[in-house]
Amino acid sequence: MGTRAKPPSGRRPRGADAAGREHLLDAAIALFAQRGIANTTVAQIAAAGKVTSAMVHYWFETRDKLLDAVVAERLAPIIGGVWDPVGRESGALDAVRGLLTRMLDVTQKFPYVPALWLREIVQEGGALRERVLEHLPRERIAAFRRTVTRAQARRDIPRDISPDLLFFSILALVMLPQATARIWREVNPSATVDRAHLERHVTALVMQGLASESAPRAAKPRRKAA
Amino acid sequence: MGTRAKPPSGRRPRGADAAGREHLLDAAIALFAQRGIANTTVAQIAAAGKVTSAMVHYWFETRDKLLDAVVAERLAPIIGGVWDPVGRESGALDAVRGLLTRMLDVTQKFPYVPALWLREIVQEGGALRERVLEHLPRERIAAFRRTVTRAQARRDIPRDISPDLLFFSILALVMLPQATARIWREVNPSATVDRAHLERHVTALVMQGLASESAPRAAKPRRKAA
Amino acid sequence: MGTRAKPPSGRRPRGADAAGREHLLDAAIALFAQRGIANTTVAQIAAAGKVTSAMVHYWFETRDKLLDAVVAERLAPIIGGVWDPVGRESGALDAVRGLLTRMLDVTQKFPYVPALWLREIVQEGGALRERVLEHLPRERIAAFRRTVTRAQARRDIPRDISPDLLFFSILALVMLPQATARIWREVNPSATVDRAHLERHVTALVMQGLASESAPRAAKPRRKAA
Amino acid sequence: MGTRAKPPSGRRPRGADAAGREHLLDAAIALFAQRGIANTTVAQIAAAGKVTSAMVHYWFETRDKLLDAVVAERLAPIIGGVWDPVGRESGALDAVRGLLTRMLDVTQKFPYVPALWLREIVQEGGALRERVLEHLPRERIAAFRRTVTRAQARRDIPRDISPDLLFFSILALVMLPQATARIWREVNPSATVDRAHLERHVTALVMQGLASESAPRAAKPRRKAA
DNA sequence: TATGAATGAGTCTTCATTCAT
DNA sequence: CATGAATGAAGACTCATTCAT
Repeated sequence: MGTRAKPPSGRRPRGADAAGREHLLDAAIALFAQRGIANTTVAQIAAAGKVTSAMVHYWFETRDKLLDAVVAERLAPIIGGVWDPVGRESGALDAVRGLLTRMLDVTQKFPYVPALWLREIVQEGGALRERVLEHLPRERIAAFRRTVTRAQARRDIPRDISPDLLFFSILALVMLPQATARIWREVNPSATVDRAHLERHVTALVMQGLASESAPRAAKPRRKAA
Repeated sequence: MGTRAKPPSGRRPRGADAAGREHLLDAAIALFAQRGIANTTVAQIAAAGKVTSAMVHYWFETRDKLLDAVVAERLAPIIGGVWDPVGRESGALDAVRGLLTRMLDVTQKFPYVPALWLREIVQEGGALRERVLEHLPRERIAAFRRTVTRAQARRDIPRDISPDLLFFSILALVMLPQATARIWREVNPSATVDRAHLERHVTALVMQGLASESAPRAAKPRRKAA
Repeated sequence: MGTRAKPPSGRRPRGADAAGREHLLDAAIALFAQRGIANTTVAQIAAAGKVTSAMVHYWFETRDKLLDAVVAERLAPIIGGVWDPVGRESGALDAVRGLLTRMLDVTQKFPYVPALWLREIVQEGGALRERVLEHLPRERIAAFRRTVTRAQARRDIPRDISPDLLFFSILALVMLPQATARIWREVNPSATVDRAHLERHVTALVMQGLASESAPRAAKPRRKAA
Repeated sequence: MGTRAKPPSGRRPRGADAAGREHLLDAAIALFAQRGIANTTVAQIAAAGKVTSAMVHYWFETRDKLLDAVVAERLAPIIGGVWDPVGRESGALDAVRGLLTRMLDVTQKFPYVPALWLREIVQEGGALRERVLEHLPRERIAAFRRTVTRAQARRDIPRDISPDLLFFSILALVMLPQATARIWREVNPSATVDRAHLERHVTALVMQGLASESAPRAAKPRRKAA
């Protein structure tokens, strides 16, 4: 039932009767991805969830705590899903390919992720930034960086590639086209950003881009010669 | 008062000799890039420009027309600078490298560009989107696409690369790390996103990524073999 | 926030059972009649209704839609009440006398009518003008004009009387003294503009004024006899 | 030149060089009559006079003092012109006819008078009300009332006519149709409110309306013969 | 005289939040 | 759980007014 105590304590109901809560969370996330958080009012969320805005406050107490819930209950698990396996992948290229695949999986399963990521997490002043930072698996990220660095030392990966930037580059290549599909189509109506197309393109660019120069036949020498 | 109609003619201040105007425009753009447009009040812009919010309305009449001015007077020239030379570059790789360089130049010279681009142009519902779309050199963009497609036909570029996505990938690789430098540093304090570092990384990734498999020594075969 | 779009659907409160709404409408009309619409702020209306100005927007959404409501829910019925019987009155003098009586009735029952009429409907730029014009029973008005014209043809009414102006003259004689009672009293403190006094004066002026010069026995004697 | 002293003293310039002042006064009055005082901004007046709003303040110091000037320099003389001769007219009917004629003269010569009178003087809360009250020739008005009362005692005028209301009735019949000509035409496009038409109608209504029941033969025929 | 730049106060409007029912 | 009514705190925009030049 949820005790109806005054604000600061837990008036939030728990348990299985909280179906409306999940529903509202979905509605909120969809709107946040679509219109941006600052641009979405509680009333809009309520309307999208077919309730009154008073109900949104009943379930989440505060617009701010609703954002907490979005991160804790939706984004954190997704982030975990992407990074958790990183420790178990040995080779750098395998790790890269794994991240790539899982990111594409995630964005396919939760289409709101790219927009939300771009809008509210990654950018300065993004409304979810602080909240998400706490959930980032910094150790896993550092591990990935170390893996890349080691591969570079072995000349498996070109030395101009920055281990610091690599993950972000992958993120950018996967997320940005999806977060911006609409404008994309407006500029070039024939373009499609379906998963297959995107995966093929990004994989080609990244995996080829990481192909070592020292490996028997590398592209770099040609570029140098030019 | 309320139903008061607008003054018939315009009390709008004249041309470009107005110093305060430019000053306010700068202040506004900086805030827009930092906090997002929806999240920036006229009063904040005014404060940043050391005037009252009434002055912002004096110079720009409307928050909306201020956005017009941002696009027309700041962004449009920048976009032109990036795309204008595209017609004169013959080879696909030259065109790519040219775009890359000019984008890096622009973001170095106008540090607000990456954040603004990401936040307000490229995303759905971005406040400058419609306005910027009118200034996009669609013909140049299409020409670039055709150049890539031709290069692909000649096997100068791997066929998995999508000519539709390529420009956006470059944009993503250049812009996103810069737009998100802060979070970047928070996750990995040792990382730097200075121009040299970024240029080296992105150039390596892209130019190597575009190195043809058919070209005498291509990485692809090796990767396929692996 | 600023560029925030309106909530997609309506949070507008439902039907006519709303008590506060009627209350506010009364408060608004009283102020409009007293101070003029352009000179009445939403906050003043709210204060008169013992609520905050946010509540005025809750009930009416917009200052403008509040004006719509004033016309649709208050003035339109009154106008109907004055004009509806016109079709059923045969003689011109009967019609005139009927209008006169009903106007006096209406202004007695709704004391705000004269001021509102004068201020906001009849004058150029009056805030309710356009809105009220749509509710005017033009056909009834034209019918009245035709009735007068026919009576003139029969010499029942002096030919110098303008059928076009007659209704407006009646309106002026009834409304203006009531709309301006206060200044009236200031100039001549002994003057009263109570209904009996006004009715006697206006009836005398108009009915005698319309008494035909050609008609052997003017209406006056008859009225005297009564 | 006009000394440029601080506000409360006389910074207002005088003399023949003050051409712009008169010009502005005209522009202001025209706007006031057209749009209402509360609805007219200083900037609009300035624009209508082809100057900046700072100039309006230069000439009039304050919006409020501009209203003072409108009354003192434009309306007061007009009021005088209408009432001054009243003392010299002996008979009540002569006095009525005189007022009627002079009012029509005045409204013809200064077309802004009817609207301004209705809007800003006669109505409660009218912006010029207090100011004009000070200029009203109360003694003349009282004298007119006494004349009518005496005529009534002599049975020259019907006893149902109210001496208190008569002047206001005349005012209403002359002013209101002219102040509201526009709406008038909208309701009945064939109606004209030119002076001849109006004068004929109002004179007929009033002079016939005042024709005594006791007087064997109404005034009308006599007037026609004259 | 004349004006461009500047401002403080006020107006409409929106919104998160509360609360009695 | 659920809602209608209510509010205080902003936010965009307007306007009379001032002042240095």
